[in-house]
Amino acid sequence: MSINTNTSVPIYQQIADHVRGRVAAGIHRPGEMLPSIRALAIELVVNPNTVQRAYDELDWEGLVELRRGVGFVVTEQGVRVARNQLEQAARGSFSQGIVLARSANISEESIRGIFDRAMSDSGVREGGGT
Amino acid sequence: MSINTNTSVPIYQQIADHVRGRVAAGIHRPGEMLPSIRALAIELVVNPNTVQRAYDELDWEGLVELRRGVGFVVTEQGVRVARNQLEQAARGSFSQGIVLARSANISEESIRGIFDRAMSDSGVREGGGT
Amino acid sequence: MSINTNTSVPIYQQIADHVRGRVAAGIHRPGEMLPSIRALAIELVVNPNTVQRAYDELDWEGLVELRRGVGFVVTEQGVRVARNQLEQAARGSFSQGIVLARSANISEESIRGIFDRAMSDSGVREGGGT
Amino acid sequence: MSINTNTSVPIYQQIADHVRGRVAAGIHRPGEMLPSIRALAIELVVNPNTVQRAYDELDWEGLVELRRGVGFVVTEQGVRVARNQLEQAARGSFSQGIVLARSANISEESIRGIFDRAMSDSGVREGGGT
DNA sequence: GTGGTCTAGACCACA
DNA sequence: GTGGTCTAGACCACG
Repeated sequence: MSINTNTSVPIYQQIADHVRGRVAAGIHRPGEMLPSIRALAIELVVNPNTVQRAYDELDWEGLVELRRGVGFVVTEQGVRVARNQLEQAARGSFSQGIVLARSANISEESIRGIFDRAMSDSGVREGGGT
Repeated sequence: MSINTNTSVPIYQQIADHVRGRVAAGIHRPGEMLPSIRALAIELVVNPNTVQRAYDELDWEGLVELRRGVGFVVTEQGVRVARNQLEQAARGSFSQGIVLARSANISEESIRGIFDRAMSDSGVREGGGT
Repeated sequence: MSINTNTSVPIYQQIADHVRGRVAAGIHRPGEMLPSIRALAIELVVNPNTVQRAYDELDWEGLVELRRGVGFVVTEQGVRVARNQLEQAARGSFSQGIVLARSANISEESIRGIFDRAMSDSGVREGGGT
Repeated sequence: MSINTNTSVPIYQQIADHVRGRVAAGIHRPGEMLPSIRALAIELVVNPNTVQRAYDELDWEGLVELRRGVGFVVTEQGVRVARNQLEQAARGSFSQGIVLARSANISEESIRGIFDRAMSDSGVREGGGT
């Protein structure tokens, strides 16, 4: 994972979203421990406080829980919670985009066209190159 | 129009987006003047500085221009600019939502389903457009 | 208000509890603004970050909300929320004490005696002195 | 007994409180030996260091004493000490709850009501005691 | 080893 | 003026 410091999205949010994605995708399973705050802070080259804030958020949401002397572990409900949150977030972004487009009187067809282009663009993965 | 002070979207951006929409939709036509800063500030119950910042942004984008002794008037290119801006913004929102959904390993089909629901929920207002 | 740095209760918790009490008691009414983070930090001689964390907690709980450019204001539901929280917290403390006492096989009457003494002691207010 | 790893109460304290209760209730009598550190650690599925810390605390309090080659045995004064400790702890919890309730301007009557509910909810186990 | 709290101080966005 | 974020670094409690 890599942090983007040129966006307005706070770093702790990027981290939280990243973990949500990994939990929702089954990379971190219930009962498993997340990377320790310090380890992740070193890996991402950010301050431990920043990682902690991200983990705190996931804790409040019930996605993970703190096990004393161990660390943060994914809860049973974590996968469901993560999936829901990401779906809701995605839906919120879509709605926001639709409102913007509609305010310009862009037709439904054109809106779908914009969405389709976004879909195919995001589907591109790097394939190598020089 | 109404301002939402409880969202994370800055007020000045809400105003700017609103004006972009009206220009793109042909409510404000090239050569026509926008509501004066003071008038709009009073109507929206916001600080004039905030309206100023919104208008400044539209000015930088070339959507409107300041005509001395008159006020901000829509430029010739304004409609096109407004449309572009909103389309790009919509596209950005879509991309952001897609990234979130993909991070959770949500299938393309499901993503389209989420989008479709957002489309129908937002409701159709007028026909026309592109 | 005064901060007690000799307890295990975090400073931000003390601050949050203090505000909860003031809201529940009607000192801060719905729609009214809390002391600004910086002002309170200076008054209590703590770091602004610490006050912010307290306010954040109250925000998550729905007791206050952030109004852009203004500050944190008490919500409509704030009074009810604060009262509920404090009542629940009090009840939790009572339950904890009861469990401890019962584990020692202390009779119900004796437990009530302990409680009564705590009640009368807490009722004492300073009355002057040299 | 069962350890709760999700509470803010340290495990070593849960263990110490448990032993205090058993001594105060006469389950462990003066001169009798406590379960060995290793045995209790295995039974509770915790680190032996944690049990050690609990026993140390009881030792400092004079509730038990380490007899070389034997283990921790309850002292003569142990019952009295245990009872005192638990009573003080209970009293502390009560005071804390009362402070919280008073800060919300909850009437003395209501506070007693909250306490009564906590009492009845906690249920009566055995008779006897003081 | 794990996380929790706090400080000092900086920089930014918004109204 | 308001709050939001982040860093560097310290100290503590727990297991």
